[in-house]
Amino acid sequence: MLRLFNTLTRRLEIFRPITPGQVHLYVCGMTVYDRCHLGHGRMLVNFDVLYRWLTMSGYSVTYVRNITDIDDKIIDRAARNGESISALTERMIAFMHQDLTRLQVLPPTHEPRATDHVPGMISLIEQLMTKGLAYSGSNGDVYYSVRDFPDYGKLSGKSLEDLRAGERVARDGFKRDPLDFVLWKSAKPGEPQWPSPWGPGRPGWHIECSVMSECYLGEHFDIHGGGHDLQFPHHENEIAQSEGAHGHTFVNYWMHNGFLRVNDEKMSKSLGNFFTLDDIFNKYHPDVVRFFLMRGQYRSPLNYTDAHLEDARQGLNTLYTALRGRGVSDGAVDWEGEHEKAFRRALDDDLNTPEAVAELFALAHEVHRGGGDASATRLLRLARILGLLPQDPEAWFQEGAGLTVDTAVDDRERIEGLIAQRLAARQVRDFATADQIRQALLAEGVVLEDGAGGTQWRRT
RNA sequence: GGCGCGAUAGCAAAGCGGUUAUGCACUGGAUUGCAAAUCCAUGUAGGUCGGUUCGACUCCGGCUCGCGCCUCCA
Repeated sequence: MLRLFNTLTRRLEIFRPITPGQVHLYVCGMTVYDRCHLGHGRMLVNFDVLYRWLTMSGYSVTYVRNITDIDDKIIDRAARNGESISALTERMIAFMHQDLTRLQVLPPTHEPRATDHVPGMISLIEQLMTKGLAYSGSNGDVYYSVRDFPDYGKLSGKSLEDLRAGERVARDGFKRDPLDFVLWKSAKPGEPQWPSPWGPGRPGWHIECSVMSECYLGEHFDIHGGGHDLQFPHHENEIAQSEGAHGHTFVNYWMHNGFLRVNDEKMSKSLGNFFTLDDIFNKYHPDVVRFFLMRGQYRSPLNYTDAHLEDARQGLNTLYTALRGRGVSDGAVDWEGEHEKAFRRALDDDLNTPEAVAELFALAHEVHRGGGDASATRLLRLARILGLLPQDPEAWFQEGAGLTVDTAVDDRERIEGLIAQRLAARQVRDFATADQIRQALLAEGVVLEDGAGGTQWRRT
């Protein structure tokens, strides 16, 4: 029985879908003005684990992860780059898909783009106008009137008074309340624009998620997720829009993943600690990054350092080692097994991936203690539920063991040539020469392993 | 200022009111021509002060420290 922490109630709750056997899941995806960074990666991997686990648990899941391809930052960036908005967004979307593929993140059922849903947004804003929850300012922008939505603040646990006390909200002369937010922005010269009842313009930030979720999942659905920072104002505003317009509950379970930190500091461009996934993949294999992300519970802050990634790499190598030379097959999990039960219990407990991973290590241990191929197969099948251990183990170790290295073809031939030389030396018991070759290869990160079936090699 | 979260062994990170988490690193032994991998053995951790309890890392409260949101942000 799956339990999830619901941000709305701040409690662990038993998950009960609206329609038995079906889950409607929406996650706020990327605003595509730049490459994905590790924080995005964390969010995308976390909800990928949720998607996989729901599916594995027997639910038919409709997973929608949107792309926001129109907003201030996109317009600014395109202008600064001297390129069109669509050129920028198409490029970033292609990069994103590449990053996601490398991270073993499955594609969602639907990946709608905001610019394909502008008419729906206009329609929703009209409904809000009709209900007296929206108004147009004298500047042509349309605003949401937060004071007219009594539940405003229920997700973030804030009252309007608390929010006003922060005094961090810029006042402008067009809003009735400084906390009102923009639903529709009137067009400025040179900006993309769509016709609307309020004149040409473009949507505000939050409206696209209310509209796209409704389009694919309905007015009321099961789970809505995103990064912790989206709790307020983005998700709060989505609730105001959707529940304000429809007059009933929008989402049953809200899930938010914790932030990623870098060297114990918030990741930010000004601190210069901003890593794109691509940067990291130049050093570590994406599987290592995915494994690293799953060693922490998704709601906790996670600190990135090179040392932590190196730890993760070594741990992952332990798992891959257990698969080396084993006859394994992918396939259905036998959930009667002790480790399988513990694994399920862990994930059912608000996606406790660290505990699930511990079961992977337990099985790896079992492989070496007589469990052999059977235990290795069990390990592989559980790992693959999490999107782990997708590679052939021998290839994994020869291609860098989690480090990104140049693997030129002649490099392999050279290594195997040296191994042959060493074998010849060993056969005449010239161990001095044999050890010299071993040391020389070790110095460049290649370990030789003498076994019953001959000498194998791997990178460290 | 408002709201919220956290503090676990060298590092990372879980569960749990009384029994070994787990991983990485380290140490000793086995194994090996030497190694690697693996196996065996080895860690009296739970910020601090108090309370509840037969018993608390685990529940409650104070304190200290760290962090997040309140503005664009996954």
